[in-house]
Amino acid sequence: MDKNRYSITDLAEEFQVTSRTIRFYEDKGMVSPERDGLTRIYSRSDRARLKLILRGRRLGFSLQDIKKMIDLYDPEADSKEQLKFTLQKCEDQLGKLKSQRHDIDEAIDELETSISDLMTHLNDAANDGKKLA
DNA sequence: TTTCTCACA
DNA sequence: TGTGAGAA
Repeated sequence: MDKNRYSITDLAEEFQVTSRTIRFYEDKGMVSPERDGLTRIYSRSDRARLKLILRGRRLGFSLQDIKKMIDLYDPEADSKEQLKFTLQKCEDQLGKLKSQRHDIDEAIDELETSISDLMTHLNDAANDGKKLA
């Protein structure tokens, strides 16, 4: 326990993603594990980065944006600028999600109205049938 | 088991 | 933003 070395399958299992996905993120330059020959060896900080990537993904950020945000972890990064960038992206994303929620609420209202109207018409049609019989 | 690469949605 | 398959 308390090891600083993780295999790709360790992390894949822990975070419920496929090893393909982890290599995909590496391809995008979002994680850069050590190598033992060809085999990837992930450290605690690689693991932390992966965790941040996945959190960003849950929040709906693009991989490109996530990459810029977590480059906070790089030494010598201009952390004030990075924090500003992250803050701005969070505000943008919050706005997008709220806007989407608004659209969804409107769609739900319309559907409920439609369903209610349709049921009324169905009942009317049924009653007309009884009168004519 | 893990890797790489190419194709594909 | 990922996945599948083939080959090593």
